[in-house]
Amino acid sequence: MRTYYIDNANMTLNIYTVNMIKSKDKYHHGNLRNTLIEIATELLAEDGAHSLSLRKIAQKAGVSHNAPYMHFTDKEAVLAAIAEAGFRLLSVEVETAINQVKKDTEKQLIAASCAYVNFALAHPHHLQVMFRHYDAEKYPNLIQISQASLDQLLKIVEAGQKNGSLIAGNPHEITKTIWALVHGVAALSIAYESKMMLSDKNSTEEVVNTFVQLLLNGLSKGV
Amino acid sequence: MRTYYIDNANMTLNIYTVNMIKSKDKYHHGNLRNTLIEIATELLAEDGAHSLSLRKIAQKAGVSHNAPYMHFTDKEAVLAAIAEAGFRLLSVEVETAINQVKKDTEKQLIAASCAYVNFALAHPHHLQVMFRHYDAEKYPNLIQISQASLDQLLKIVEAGQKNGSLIAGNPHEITKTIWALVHGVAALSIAYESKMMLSDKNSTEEVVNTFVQLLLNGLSKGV
DNA sequence: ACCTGAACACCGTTCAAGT
DNA sequence: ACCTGAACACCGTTCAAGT
Repeated sequence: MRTYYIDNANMTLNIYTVNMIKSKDKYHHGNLRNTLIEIATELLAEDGAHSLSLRKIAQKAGVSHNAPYMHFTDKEAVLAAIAEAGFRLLSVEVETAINQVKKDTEKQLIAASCAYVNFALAHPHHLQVMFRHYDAEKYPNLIQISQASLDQLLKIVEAGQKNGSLIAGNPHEITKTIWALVHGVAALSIAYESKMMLSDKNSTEEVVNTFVQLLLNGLSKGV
Repeated sequence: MRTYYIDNANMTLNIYTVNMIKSKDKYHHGNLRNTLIEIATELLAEDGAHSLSLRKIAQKAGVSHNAPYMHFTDKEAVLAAIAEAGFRLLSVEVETAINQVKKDTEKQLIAASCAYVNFALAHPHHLQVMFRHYDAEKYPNLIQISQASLDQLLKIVEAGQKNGSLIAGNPHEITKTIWALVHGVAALSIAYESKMMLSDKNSTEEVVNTFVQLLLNGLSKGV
Protein backbone atom coordinates (compact mmCIF):
# COMPACT_ATOMS: atom_id res chain seq x y z
CA MET A 1 0.00 0.00 0.00
CA ARG A 2 2.68 2.43 1.02
CA THR A 3 4.82 1.38 -1.96
CA TYR A 4 1.91 2.19 -4.19
CA TYR A 5 1.94 5.79 -3.05
CA ILE A 6 5.66 6.21 -3.57
CA ASP A 7 5.75 4.48 -6.91
CA ASN A 8 2.77 6.36 -8.28
CA ALA A 9 3.39 9.74 -6.72
CA ASN A 10 2.62 12.08 -9.60
CA MET A 11 0.76 15.24 -10.47
CA THR A 12 -2.61 13.58 -10.45
CA LEU A 13 -2.07 12.10 -7.06
CA ASN A 14 -0.91 15.41 -5.70
CA ILE A 15 -4.07 17.10 -6.86
CA TYR A 16 -6.07 14.39 -5.21
CA THR A 17 -4.15 14.81 -1.97
CA VAL A 18 -4.87 18.53 -2.03
CA ASN A 19 -8.52 17.79 -2.59
CA MET A 20 -8.48 15.47 0.40
CA ILE A 21 -7.30 18.27 2.62
CA LYS A 22 -9.47 20.96 1.09
CA SER A 23 -12.67 18.97 1.18
CA LYS A 24 -12.37 17.27 4.53
CA ASP A 25 -16.00 17.99 5.33
CA LYS A 26 -17.39 17.26 1.91
CA TYR A 27 -15.86 13.82 1.71
CA HIS A 28 -16.12 12.96 5.40
CA HIS A 29 -12.54 11.77 5.52
CA GLY A 30 -12.07 9.57 8.53
CA ASN A 31 -15.45 10.60 9.83
CA LEU A 32 -17.88 9.16 7.33
CA ARG A 33 -18.50 6.08 9.47
CA ASN A 34 -19.82 8.12 12.39
CA THR A 35 -21.78 10.41 10.09
CA LEU A 36 -23.49 7.42 8.53
CA ILE A 37 -24.44 6.00 11.92
CA GLU A 38 -25.85 9.35 13.04
CA ILE A 39 -27.90 9.77 9.87
CA ALA A 40 -29.07 6.17 9.99
CA THR A 41 -30.24 6.69 13.57
CA GLU A 42 -32.20 9.76 12.50
CA LEU A 43 -33.83 7.98 9.58
CA LEU A 44 -34.61 5.02 11.83
CA ALA A 45 -36.37 7.24 14.36
CA GLU A 46 -38.39 8.95 11.61
CA ASP A 47 -39.42 6.11 9.34
CA GLY A 48 -38.75 2.84 11.15
CA ALA A 49 -36.45 -0.07 10.49
CA HIS A 50 -38.35 -1.56 7.55
CA SER A 51 -37.82 1.48 5.36
CA LEU A 52 -34.22 2.13 6.32
CA SER A 53 -31.97 1.69 3.30
CA LEU A 54 -28.26 2.08 2.76
CA ARG A 55 -28.94 4.15 -0.33
CA LYS A 56 -31.06 6.67 1.57
CA ILE A 57 -28.44 6.93 4.30
CA ALA A 58 -25.71 7.52 1.73
CA GLN A 59 -27.78 10.09 -0.11
CA LYS A 60 -28.53 12.03 3.05
CA ALA A 61 -24.82 11.93 3.89
CA GLY A 62 -24.06 13.40 0.47
CA VAL A 63 -21.99 10.45 -0.72
CA SER A 64 -22.59 7.86 -3.41
CA HIS A 65 -24.75 4.86 -2.58
CA ASN A 66 -21.57 2.85 -2.51
CA ALA A 67 -19.49 4.84 -0.04
CA PRO A 68 -20.90 3.05 3.04
CA TYR A 69 -19.21 -0.14 1.89
CA MET A 70 -15.87 1.47 2.70
CA HIS A 71 -16.85 1.35 6.38
CA PHE A 72 -19.35 -1.50 6.67
CA THR A 73 -19.27 -4.93 5.10
CA ASP A 74 -23.04 -4.94 4.58
CA LYS A 75 -26.33 -3.55 5.81
CA GLU A 76 -26.32 -5.90 8.80
CA ALA A 77 -23.08 -4.29 9.97
CA VAL A 78 -24.71 -0.86 9.83
CA LEU A 79 -27.61 -2.12 11.90
CA ALA A 80 -25.18 -3.61 14.41
CA ALA A 81 -23.41 -0.25 14.67
CA ILE A 82 -26.75 1.50 15.22
CA ALA A 83 -27.61 -1.07 17.88
CA GLU A 84 -24.26 -0.54 19.57
CA ALA A 85 -24.82 3.21 19.73
CA GLY A 86 -28.27 2.52 21.16
CA PHE A 87 -26.93 0.37 23.97
CA ARG A 88 -24.42 3.04 24.83
CA LEU A 89 -27.16 5.64 25.02
CA LEU A 90 -29.42 3.36 27.07
CA SER A 91 -26.57 2.67 29.45
CA VAL A 92 -25.99 6.36 30.03
CA GLU A 93 -29.67 7.03 30.70
CA VAL A 94 -29.95 4.13 33.14
CA GLU A 95 -26.79 5.23 34.95
CA THR A 96 -28.06 8.81 35.20
CA ALA A 97 -31.39 7.63 36.58
CA ILE A 98 -29.68 5.48 39.20
CA ASN A 99 -27.45 8.33 40.32
CA GLN A 100 -30.40 10.65 40.73
CA VAL A 101 -31.93 8.64 43.58
CA LYS A 102 -30.64 7.82 47.06
CA LYS A 103 -28.63 4.71 47.69
CA ASP A 104 -31.79 2.70 48.30
CA THR A 105 -32.01 -0.65 46.54
CA GLU A 106 -35.71 -0.45 45.81
CA LYS A 107 -35.55 3.14 44.58
CA GLN A 108 -32.55 2.37 42.39
CA LEU A 109 -34.21 -0.65 40.83
CA ILE A 110 -37.31 1.36 40.03
CA ALA A 111 -35.29 4.27 38.67
CA ALA A 112 -33.28 1.95 36.39
CA SER A 113 -36.45 0.17 35.23
CA CYS A 114 -38.19 3.46 34.45
CA ALA A 115 -35.21 4.68 32.48
CA TYR A 116 -35.23 1.46 30.44
CA VAL A 117 -38.95 1.67 29.65
CA ASN A 118 -38.76 5.39 28.90
CA PHE A 119 -35.90 4.77 26.49
CA ALA A 120 -38.02 2.16 24.73
CA LEU A 121 -40.99 4.53 24.46
CA ALA A 122 -38.79 7.38 23.21
CA HIS A 123 -36.88 5.25 20.69
CA PRO A 124 -39.11 2.28 19.78
CA HIS A 125 -37.48 1.63 16.40
CA HIS A 126 -34.04 1.84 17.94
CA LEU A 127 -34.92 -0.76 20.58
CA GLN A 128 -36.26 -3.00 17.82
CA VAL A 129 -32.89 -2.84 16.04
CA MET A 130 -31.02 -3.34 19.31
CA PHE A 131 -32.82 -6.58 20.01
CA ARG A 132 -32.67 -8.13 16.59
CA HIS A 133 -30.73 -11.31 16.47
CA TYR A 134 -27.05 -10.71 15.64
CA ASP A 135 -24.30 -13.21 15.03
CA ALA A 136 -22.32 -13.10 18.26
CA GLU A 137 -19.12 -14.08 16.46
CA LYS A 138 -19.47 -11.27 13.95
CA TYR A 139 -20.21 -8.52 16.44
CA PRO A 140 -18.49 -9.31 19.73
CA ASN A 141 -18.45 -5.64 20.78
CA LEU A 142 -22.19 -5.41 20.38
CA ILE A 143 -22.87 -8.35 22.66
CA GLN A 144 -20.45 -7.03 25.21
CA ILE A 145 -21.81 -3.48 25.28
CA SER A 146 -25.37 -4.74 25.38
CA GLN A 147 -24.63 -6.29 28.75
CA ALA A 148 -23.92 -2.89 30.28
CA SER A 149 -27.48 -2.39 31.53
CA LEU A 150 -27.43 -5.91 32.91
CA ASP A 151 -24.23 -5.16 34.82
CA GLN A 152 -25.78 -1.97 36.14
CA LEU A 153 -28.70 -3.98 37.52
CA LEU A 154 -26.33 -6.61 38.89
CA LYS A 155 -24.49 -3.99 40.95
CA ILE A 156 -27.72 -2.85 42.54
CA VAL A 157 -28.75 -6.43 43.26
CA GLU A 158 -25.43 -7.34 44.87
CA ALA A 159 -25.51 -4.20 46.99
CA GLY A 160 -29.09 -5.02 47.94
CA GLN A 161 -28.11 -8.49 49.04
CA LYS A 162 -25.28 -7.03 51.13
CA ASN A 163 -27.43 -4.46 52.87
CA GLY A 164 -30.10 -7.05 53.54
CA SER A 165 -32.92 -5.64 51.44
CA LEU A 166 -32.89 -8.44 48.85
CA ILE A 167 -33.03 -12.20 49.34
CA ALA A 168 -29.90 -14.30 49.17
CA GLY A 169 -29.35 -16.56 46.18
CA ASN A 170 -27.63 -16.38 42.81
CA PRO A 171 -27.44 -12.64 42.05
CA HIS A 172 -27.27 -13.33 38.31
CA GLU A 173 -30.58 -15.16 38.36
CA ILE A 174 -32.19 -12.37 40.33
CA THR A 175 -30.78 -9.76 37.97
CA LYS A 176 -31.97 -11.63 34.90
CA THR A 177 -35.44 -11.89 36.38
CA ILE A 178 -35.62 -8.13 36.83
CA TRP A 179 -34.22 -7.52 33.38
CA ALA A 180 -36.67 -9.92 31.76
CA LEU A 181 -39.59 -8.23 33.49
CA VAL A 182 -38.47 -4.75 32.51
CA HIS A 183 -37.59 -5.75 28.95
CA GLY A 184 -40.95 -7.50 28.65
CA VAL A 185 -42.78 -4.36 29.76
CA ALA A 186 -40.77 -2.31 27.27
CA ALA A 187 -41.25 -4.71 24.34
CA LEU A 188 -44.97 -5.19 24.95
CA SER A 189 -45.50 -1.47 25.43
CA ILE A 190 -44.01 -0.85 22.00
CA ALA A 191 -45.91 -3.66 20.29
CA TYR A 192 -49.24 -2.49 21.66
CA GLU A 193 -48.67 1.26 21.45
CA SER A 194 -48.57 1.49 25.24
CA LYS A 195 -52.24 0.54 25.33
CA MET A 196 -51.62 -2.86 26.81
CA MET A 197 -49.04 -2.35 29.54
CA LEU A 198 -49.35 1.33 30.34
CA SER A 199 -52.45 3.35 31.02
CA ASP A 200 -53.69 6.82 30.32
CA LYS A 201 -54.44 7.87 33.89
CA ASN A 202 -51.18 6.61 35.39
CA SER A 203 -47.71 7.79 34.47
CA THR A 204 -45.11 5.36 33.16
CA GLU A 205 -43.35 5.74 36.49
CA GLU A 206 -46.43 4.65 38.43
CA VAL A 207 -47.05 1.62 36.22
CA VAL A 208 -43.42 0.48 36.24
CA ASN A 209 -43.43 0.98 40.00
CA THR A 210 -46.41 -1.35 40.30
CA PHE A 211 -44.72 -4.10 38.27
CA VAL A 212 -41.43 -3.88 40.13
CA GLN A 213 -43.19 -3.81 43.50
CA LEU A 214 -45.07 -6.98 42.61
CA LEU A 215 -41.77 -8.64 41.72
CA LEU A 216 -40.13 -7.45 44.94
CA ASN A 217 -42.98 -8.53 47.19
CA GLY A 218 -43.93 -11.67 45.27
CA LEU A 219 -47.25 -12.87 43.92
CA SER A 220 -47.66 -15.78 46.32
CA LYS A 221 -49.76 -15.24 49.38
CA GLY A 222 -47.56 -15.51 52.46
CA VAL A 223 -48.55 -18.40 54.74
CA MET B 1 -71.07 -7.77 -8.87
CA ARG B 2 -73.87 -10.25 -9.38
CA THR B 3 -75.35 -8.10 -12.14
CA TYR B 4 -72.03 -8.20 -13.90
CA TYR B 5 -72.18 -11.97 -14.08
CA ILE B 6 -75.67 -12.02 -15.53
CA ASP B 7 -75.08 -9.22 -18.01
CA ASN B 8 -71.84 -10.63 -19.31
CA ALA B 9 -72.65 -14.31 -19.34
CA ASN B 10 -71.23 -15.47 -22.66
CA MET B 11 -69.18 -18.22 -24.29
CA THR B 12 -65.86 -16.90 -23.04
CA LEU B 13 -67.08 -16.67 -19.52
CA ASN B 14 -68.44 -20.21 -19.71
CA ILE B 15 -65.09 -21.59 -20.75
CA TYR B 16 -63.52 -19.69 -17.90
CA THR B 17 -66.08 -21.08 -15.47
CA VAL B 18 -65.27 -24.60 -16.64
CA ASN B 19 -61.60 -23.90 -16.11
CA MET B 20 -62.38 -22.68 -12.63
CA ILE B 21 -63.91 -25.99 -11.74
CA LYS B 22 -61.40 -28.16 -13.56
CA SER B 23 -58.34 -26.48 -12.15
CA LYS B 24 -59.43 -25.93 -8.59
CA ASP B 25 -56.07 -27.04 -7.23
CA LYS B 26 -53.94 -25.31 -9.81
CA TYR B 27 -55.53 -21.95 -9.26
CA HIS B 28 -56.20 -22.28 -5.53
CA HIS B 29 -59.74 -21.06 -5.92
CA GLY B 30 -61.03 -19.84 -2.62
CA ASN B 31 -58.04 -21.37 -0.89
CA LEU B 32 -55.11 -19.33 -2.12
CA ARG B 33 -55.20 -17.07 0.91
CA ASN B 34 -54.59 -19.93 3.32
CA THR B 35 -52.01 -21.51 1.04
CA LEU B 36 -50.09 -18.26 0.94
CA ILE B 37 -50.10 -17.96 4.73
CA GLU B 38 -48.88 -21.54 5.10
CA ILE B 39 -46.07 -21.07 2.60
CA ALA B 40 -45.14 -17.73 4.10
CA THR B 41 -44.89 -19.34 7.52
CA GLU B 42 -42.59 -22.03 6.12
CA LEU B 43 -40.35 -19.51 4.40
CA LEU B 44 -40.30 -17.40 7.55
CA ALA B 45 -39.14 -20.34 9.66
CA GLU B 46 -36.43 -21.21 7.14
CA ASP B 47 -34.97 -17.87 6.17
CA GLY B 48 -36.21 -15.30 8.65
CA ALA B 49 -38.38 -12.24 8.34
CA HIS B 50 -35.85 -10.01 6.58
CA SER B 51 -35.68 -12.20 3.50
CA LEU B 52 -39.38 -12.97 3.26
CA SER B 53 -40.80 -11.55 0.05
CA LEU B 54 -44.22 -11.60 -1.52
CA ARG B 55 -42.69 -12.68 -4.80
CA LYS B 56 -41.03 -15.74 -3.28
CA ILE B 57 -44.25 -16.70 -1.52
CA ALA B 58 -46.20 -16.39 -4.75
CA GLN B 59 -43.61 -18.36 -6.69
CA LYS B 60 -43.63 -21.21 -4.18
CA ALA B 61 -47.43 -21.21 -4.33
CA GLY B 62 -47.23 -21.55 -8.12
CA VAL B 63 -49.04 -18.30 -8.86
CA SER B 64 -47.88 -15.05 -10.38
CA HIS B 65 -46.13 -12.53 -8.18
CA ASN B 66 -49.28 -10.51 -8.33
CA ALA B 67 -51.84 -13.04 -7.19
CA PRO B 68 -51.36 -12.34 -3.46
CA TYR B 69 -52.83 -8.89 -4.00
CA MET B 70 -56.17 -10.54 -4.60
CA HIS B 71 -56.20 -11.55 -0.93
CA PHE B 72 -53.99 -9.03 0.84
CA THR B 73 -53.80 -5.28 0.43
CA ASP B 74 -50.03 -5.27 0.92
CA LYS B 75 -47.09 -7.09 2.49
CA GLU B 76 -47.97 -5.76 5.93
CA ALA B 77 -51.34 -7.52 5.68
CA VAL B 78 -49.57 -10.82 4.94
CA LEU B 79 -47.36 -10.35 7.98
CA ALA B 80 -50.41 -9.59 10.09
CA ALA B 81 -52.05 -12.80 8.87
CA ILE B 82 -48.89 -14.77 9.70
CA ALA B 83 -48.85 -13.17 13.14
CA GLU B 84 -52.51 -14.04 13.66
CA ALA B 85 -51.85 -17.69 12.84
CA GLY B 86 -48.92 -17.61 15.23
CA PHE B 87 -51.01 -16.34 18.11
CA ARG B 88 -53.57 -19.05 17.45
CA LEU B 89 -50.84 -21.70 17.55
CA LEU B 90 -49.30 -20.24 20.69
CA SER B 91 -52.68 -20.17 22.35
CA VAL B 92 -53.24 -23.87 21.62
CA GLU B 93 -49.84 -24.84 22.98
CA VAL B 94 -50.32 -22.83 26.16
CA GLU B 95 -53.78 -24.30 26.67
CA THR B 96 -52.48 -27.83 26.15
CA ALA B 97 -49.67 -27.26 28.63
CA ILE B 98 -52.07 -25.92 31.24
CA ASN B 99 -54.40 -28.89 30.84
CA GLN B 100 -51.56 -31.35 31.27
CA VAL B 101 -50.92 -30.35 34.89
CA LYS B 102 -53.09 -30.55 38.00
CA LYS B 103 -55.31 -27.68 39.00
CA ASP B 104 -52.49 -26.13 40.98
CA THR B 105 -51.96 -22.41 40.43
CA GLU B 106 -48.20 -22.52 40.65
CA LYS B 107 -47.89 -25.56 38.39
CA GLN B 108 -50.25 -24.05 35.85
CA LEU B 109 -48.37 -20.75 35.76
CA ILE B 110 -45.09 -22.55 35.22
CA ALA B 111 -46.57 -24.83 32.56
CA ALA B 112 -48.01 -21.86 30.66
CA SER B 113 -44.74 -19.95 30.96
CA CYS B 114 -42.72 -22.91 29.69
CA ALA B 115 -45.05 -23.37 26.76
CA TYR B 116 -44.63 -19.70 25.86
CA VAL B 117 -40.83 -19.79 26.03
CA ASN B 118 -40.65 -23.10 24.17
CA PHE B 119 -42.83 -21.66 21.41
CA ALA B 120 -40.43 -18.72 21.14
CA LEU B 121 -37.42 -21.02 20.92
CA ALA B 122 -39.09 -23.27 18.34
CA HIS B 123 -40.36 -20.40 16.19
CA PRO B 124 -38.11 -17.40 16.82
CA HIS B 125 -38.84 -15.67 13.50
CA HIS B 126 -42.55 -16.20 13.97
CA LEU B 127 -42.48 -14.57 17.41
CA GLN B 128 -40.59 -11.66 15.89
CA VAL B 129 -43.37 -11.13 13.35
CA MET B 130 -46.04 -11.57 16.02
CA PHE B 131 -44.61 -8.76 18.11
CA ARG B 132 -43.93 -6.26 15.39
CA HIS B 133 -45.91 -3.11 15.74
CA TYR B 134 -49.21 -3.28 13.86
CA ASP B 135 -51.81 -0.61 13.33
CA ALA B 136 -54.54 -1.60 15.77
CA GLU B 137 -57.22 -0.01 13.58
CA LYS B 138 -56.11 -1.92 10.52
CA TYR B 139 -55.94 -5.35 12.16
CA PRO B 140 -58.47 -5.50 14.98
CA ASN B 141 -58.63 -9.32 14.81
CA LEU B 142 -54.91 -9.57 15.35
CA ILE B 143 -54.95 -7.48 18.50
CA GLN B 144 -57.91 -9.42 19.80
CA ILE B 145 -56.45 -12.87 19.16
CA SER B 146 -53.09 -11.84 20.55
CA GLN B 147 -54.75 -11.37 23.90
CA ALA B 148 -55.68 -15.02 24.11
CA SER B 149 -52.56 -16.02 26.02
CA LEU B 150 -53.09 -13.09 28.32
CA ASP B 151 -56.64 -14.25 29.02
CA GLN B 152 -55.36 -17.75 29.68
CA LEU B 153 -52.98 -16.37 32.30
CA LEU B 154 -55.73 -14.18 33.74
CA LYS B 155 -57.91 -17.21 34.35
CA ILE B 156 -55.16 -18.92 36.31
CA VAL B 157 -54.50 -15.77 38.30
CA GLU B 158 -58.16 -15.26 39.20
CA ALA B 159 -58.49 -18.90 40.23
CA GLY B 160 -55.31 -18.54 42.27
CA GLN B 161 -56.70 -15.54 44.07
CA LYS B 162 -59.89 -17.43 44.82
CA ASN B 163 -58.17 -20.52 46.20
CA GLY B 164 -55.86 -18.34 48.29
CA SER B 165 -52.54 -19.17 46.64
CA LEU B 166 -52.03 -15.72 45.13
CA ILE B 167 -52.16 -12.29 46.74
CA ALA B 168 -55.23 -10.11 46.42
CA GLY B 169 -55.08 -7.03 44.21
CA ASN B 170 -55.87 -6.11 40.62
CA PRO B 171 -55.72 -9.44 38.74
CA HIS B 172 -54.94 -7.65 35.48
CA GLU B 173 -51.83 -6.04 36.94
CA ILE B 174 -50.67 -9.37 38.32
CA THR B 175 -51.31 -11.09 35.00
CA LYS B 176 -49.45 -8.41 33.06
CA THR B 177 -46.50 -8.76 35.39
CA ILE B 178 -46.29 -12.49 34.71
CA TRP B 179 -46.73 -11.96 30.98
CA ALA B 180 -44.03 -9.30 30.87
CA LEU B 181 -41.59 -11.54 32.70
CA VAL B 182 -42.28 -14.52 30.46
CA HIS B 183 -42.26 -12.46 27.28
CA GLY B 184 -39.01 -10.84 28.39
CA VAL B 185 -37.40 -14.23 28.93
CA ALA B 186 -38.62 -15.35 25.50
CA ALA B 187 -37.50 -12.21 23.68
CA LEU B 188 -34.08 -12.08 25.34
CA SER B 189 -33.55 -15.79 24.76
CA ILE B 190 -34.07 -15.28 21.06
CA ALA B 191 -31.93 -12.15 20.83
CA TYR B 192 -29.02 -13.83 22.58
CA GLU B 193 -29.34 -17.32 21.10
CA SER B 194 -30.41 -18.68 24.49
CA LYS B 195 -26.93 -17.93 25.80
CA MET B 196 -28.05 -15.14 28.03
CA MET B 197 -31.21 -16.33 29.72
CA LEU B 198 -30.97 -20.09 29.45
CA SER B 199 -28.08 -22.35 30.26
CA ASP B 200 -26.55 -25.50 28.87
CA LYS B 201 -26.72 -27.62 32.00
CA ASN B 202 -30.29 -26.74 32.93
CA SER B 203 -33.35 -27.42 30.84
CA THR B 204 -35.63 -24.61 29.71
CA GLU B 205 -38.17 -25.90 32.20
CA GLU B 206 -35.76 -25.58 35.10
CA VAL B 207 -34.70 -22.06 34.15
CA VAL B 208 -38.25 -20.84 33.58
CA ASN B 209 -39.20 -22.45 36.86
CA THR B 210 -36.48 -20.43 38.63
CA PHE B 211 -37.70 -17.15 37.16
CA VAL B 212 -41.34 -17.79 37.97
CA GLN B 213 -40.52 -18.94 41.48
CA LEU B 214 -38.59 -15.72 42.09
CA LEU B 215 -41.61 -13.74 40.93
CA LEU B 216 -43.98 -15.77 43.11
CA ASN B 217 -41.84 -15.54 46.23
CA GLY B 218 -40.55 -12.02 45.66
CA LEU B 219 -37.06 -10.58 45.64
CA SER B 220 -37.40 -8.56 48.83
CA LYS B 221 -36.14 -10.09 52.03
CA GLY B 222 -39.05 -10.68 54.37
CA VAL B 223 -38.81 -8.64 57.56
C1' DA C 1 -7.20 5.32 0.61
C1' DC C 2 -11.37 6.71 -0.51
C1' DC C 3 -15.07 7.45 -3.61
C1' DT C 4 -17.96 6.98 -7.99
C1' DG C 5 -21.01 5.00 -12.00
C1' DA C 6 -22.69 1.27 -14.30
C1' DA C 7 -24.61 -3.11 -13.80
C1' DC C 8 -26.96 -7.19 -11.63
C1' DA C 9 -30.60 -9.59 -9.52
C1' DC C 10 -33.82 -8.68 -6.65
C1' DC C 11 -37.89 -6.06 -4.24
C1' DG C 12 -43.27 -4.02 -3.51
C1' DT C 13 -46.81 -2.11 -5.98
C1' DT C 14 -49.80 -0.57 -9.90
C1' DC C 15 -52.39 -1.24 -14.07
C1' DA C 16 -54.16 -2.84 -18.34
C1' DA C 17 -55.24 -7.11 -20.15
C1' DG C 18 -56.64 -11.98 -20.32
C1' DT C 19 -59.95 -16.09 -19.04
C1' DA D 1 -63.85 -13.20 -9.96
C1' DC D 2 -59.46 -14.39 -10.32
C1' DC D 3 -55.07 -14.32 -12.41
C1' DT D 4 -51.19 -12.67 -15.54
C1' DG D 5 -47.30 -9.70 -17.84
C1' DA D 6 -45.26 -5.49 -18.37
C1' DA D 7 -43.73 -1.54 -16.11
C1' DC D 8 -42.16 1.62 -12.29
C1' DA D 9 -39.29 3.10 -8.70
C1' DC D 10 -36.87 1.27 -5.49
C1' DC D 11 -33.45 -2.15 -3.04
C1' DG D 12 -28.38 -4.53 -1.61
C1' DT D 13 -24.26 -5.75 -3.55
C1' DT D 14 -20.30 -6.17 -6.83
C1' DC D 15 -16.76 -4.41 -9.79
C1' DA D 16 -13.99 -1.67 -12.78
C1' DA D 17 -12.63 2.89 -12.83
C1' DG D 18 -11.42 7.52 -11.18
C1' DT D 19 -8.74 10.93 -7.92
